[in-house]
Formats: sequence, structure tokens, C-alpha cells
Amino acid sequence: MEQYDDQQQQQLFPSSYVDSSFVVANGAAQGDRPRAQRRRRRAARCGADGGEMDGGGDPKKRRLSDEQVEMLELSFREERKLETGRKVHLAAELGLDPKQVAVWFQNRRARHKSKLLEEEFAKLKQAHDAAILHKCHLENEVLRLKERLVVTEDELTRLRSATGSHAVSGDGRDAMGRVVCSGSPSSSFSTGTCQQPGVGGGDHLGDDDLLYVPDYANSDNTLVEWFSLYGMI
DNA sequence: ACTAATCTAATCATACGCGGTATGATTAGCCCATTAGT
Repeated sequence: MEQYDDQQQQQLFPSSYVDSSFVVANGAAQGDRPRAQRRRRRAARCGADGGEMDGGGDPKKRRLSDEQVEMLELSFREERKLETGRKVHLAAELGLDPKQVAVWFQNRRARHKSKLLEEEFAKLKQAHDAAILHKCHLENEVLRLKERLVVTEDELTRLRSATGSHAVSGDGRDAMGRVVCSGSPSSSFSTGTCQQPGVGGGDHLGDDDLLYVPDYANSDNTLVEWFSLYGMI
């Protein structure tokens, strides 16, 4: 009993989803059992008994009554597995063949499982869609930050050219008293070599005064962090 | 180990209501389904 439940759970949510249509289309599900052969067998069987069901009953398939289905549903909700005793009891109570009850439970389990799978699929799809949306938002945010970065970079360049070389005092400081790096003028983010006027000159500057972009600041994220650190964003 | 009962998965066939869905029934299981009782 318990083992069957575990097995069912495993089959309910397999680790890898395989499209059943693919399996069927590739004939791997039932070992390529020929349909024609089954049809022939069925036709022969029907022909043999004159197209009637066992016991000479109604040849047409009869649906279970609402009451019967209701009782079966009730029983199914209590326990999805059907022990022999319960099956016989139910069958007697509903006026059905025990085999009919067994078949009903088999079909009910199968359809319950496919319903669960559908629900699980819907949930996963919803989560997937939400993740895609979140990714879009993040990408937009990155674009926005990059744009701000470019603007800030332009502003920096403009400020530098406005202050010009004359604005840099002999000790290598700009008008704001910050140390000016002598990196490539084309990029304010180049590592450059920082002029340390204080070295040997007795005029020591604190780290806060150093306008310097380190080597590791070569990715967008690091640049953003760096700009944030300096309150430029 | 053997066997009967039972299971899952796939499929068919019919009912119900108008092309497609719901549902009862059948079949295979291939390193030959699994489980439980003997």
C-alpha cells in the first residue's frame, strides 16, 4: 500500500517531464503494440458473442447513475486505493460488478493524476512567466543605469575640460582640491597613474580625496558601485 | 518461487450532444508491470 503510494507520488511529479504525445508518436509507450491487431481482436470478440456484453446484457455501454458516481466519488475521496473488501462491499451496495468498481477507480486515479499534472503545469508556467517579467524589469534597470552612467561620464569630461590644466595646481590638485589622475583623457575610467603630490612632499591626502578608478572597476556593476560610493548616481 | 490480485499507462468505444469531450472498458506490462499472500 505505502509502496504504491510512493510510486504514485514519483510518477505524479517525475524529475523530467516527457511529453506523452512524443512517447506515443515514437511508439515507446507500449512497445509498438499494433492498433490494428487490437482492433481485429476486439472485432473478433464482438463477432463471437454477437456483439453483446458478457452475460447477455445490454450491448451498449451504460453510464453509471448519478447516485452510483456520487458514492464512488465519496469512497474515492476517502481512499484512492481499493482493497478487495471495500470493492466487493461497494459493488454490492451500488449493484455493480466488482470489476466495474475496480475499473472506475483505475480510471478515476488516472484522471485525477492528469488533472494534478495540469494544475502543476499551470503553476510552473505562472512562475516561469513571472520570472521572465522580473528579468525584463532587471534588464530595463540595467539599461537605465547605463544611460545614467554615460550622462555622468559626459558630465565628468565636461567638468574636466572646463577646469582645464590651468585649474590644476602645481601640487596636482584640481579646483576642488582633489587629486587628478593622469590617465587617458578619452576615458575617465581608465586606471591611469595617480599623481600623488603628497609623496615626499609632506602634503599627505586622505583616501577620500583621491579621485581614482581602480583596475577592478571595469565592469558595469563595479562602476555603478563606484559611482554610488562617490555619490555620483 | 509461485500465483492471483492489483496497479499504471495507453488506448478504444460509446454516450452525449453536434465536433469534441467525458467516461466506461480493455490491454500490455519485454533487463517479461508490482504487490501480497502462500
